[in-house]
Amino acid sequence: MQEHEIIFEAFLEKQGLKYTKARKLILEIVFKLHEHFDVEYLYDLIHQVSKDVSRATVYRTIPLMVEAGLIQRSVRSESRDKYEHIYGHPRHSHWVCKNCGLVIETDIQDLMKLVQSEAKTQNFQIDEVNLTVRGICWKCRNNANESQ
Amino acid sequence: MQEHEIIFEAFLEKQGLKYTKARKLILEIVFKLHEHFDVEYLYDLIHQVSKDVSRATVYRTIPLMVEAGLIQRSVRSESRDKYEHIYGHPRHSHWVCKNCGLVIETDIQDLMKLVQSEAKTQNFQIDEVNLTVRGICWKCRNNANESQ
DNA sequence: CTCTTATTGAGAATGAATCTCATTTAACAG
DNA sequence: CTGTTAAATGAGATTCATTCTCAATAAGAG
Ligand SMILES: [Mn+2]
Ligand SMILES: [Mn+2]
Ligand SMILES: [Zn+2]
Ligand SMILES: [Zn+2]
Repeated sequence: MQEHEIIFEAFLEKQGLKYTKARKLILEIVFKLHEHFDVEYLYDLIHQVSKDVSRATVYRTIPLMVEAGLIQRSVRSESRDKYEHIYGHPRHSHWVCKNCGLVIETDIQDLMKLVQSEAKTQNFQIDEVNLTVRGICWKCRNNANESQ
Repeated sequence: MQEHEIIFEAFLEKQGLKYTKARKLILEIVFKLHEHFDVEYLYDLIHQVSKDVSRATVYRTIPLMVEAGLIQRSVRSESRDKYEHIYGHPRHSHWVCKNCGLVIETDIQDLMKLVQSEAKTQNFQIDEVNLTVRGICWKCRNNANESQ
């Protein structure tokens, strides 16, 4: 049994919830992914494996995985919420290109120090840190320059 | 004529768009506000002053003000997008309490230095920086402790 | 004024996310 | 096993913020 399964099962147990077939499968597929994903994309993947899991159950399972600390809401794009692993993945920032949609990720070790010291002075319990920068990536900047 | 009007009018001009009655009124009401606002809230305020501005026009004017650098999308809450001034307001982070909904804002001077140096190495043009921290505020933490 | 193009209001359409409810399943005690 | 109880589920309806359509109007240049 993999780490994330142990964590999820323990979480469910503690909440008096059941580690069902559907939840097992959803978790499994989520942890095979290594990109940002939205619910529709996830549902399609799951549906390829089993027709027995409904969209509603996928939607219902996501907040459970979030609460369990396994995934988090990431960049929202094309009007859909997107998610990504946090368990086993270093915290990072997102740099979104408004022009081509590219998403770059960078480490936020240094940032976290600032955030944590601020949290201390405010006595704020941090659950989730989200740094998103929007603008134009180097490629699109170059293209823009060339075409002048 | 106020700064933000000058900026908006110049922006529209440059885009070949017109500084109409409706846009004037929307801008005016937006800059009387000094809180985070969503479209519905803004529309209600506008509607009190004039019945002649439709919801559609409010929705259409917001991205124009964003593009003009006057406002930006802020924290999303209760499923609605929220906005806030950026013109004349220092950049700041948002600390959202998951329990009571409180939003605290803090300065991000130090953070911006990090972000800007990262942008330099990536050759990324920054349009918008969003730092949001979610968790539990000091008040809710105290309440939780007391009730044990 | 006349023309051209942008703008507008009203309401329809879209679509992600949530909800409802009848049915099924998990878990557990006997 | 069997019966009991509460949680979970699928299918589809519903919600509701946002976007779109389109006919009518306004702005602005000449
Ligand atoms: Mn990421
Ligand atoms: Mn703010
Ligand atoms: Zn790009
Ligand atoms: Zn709070």
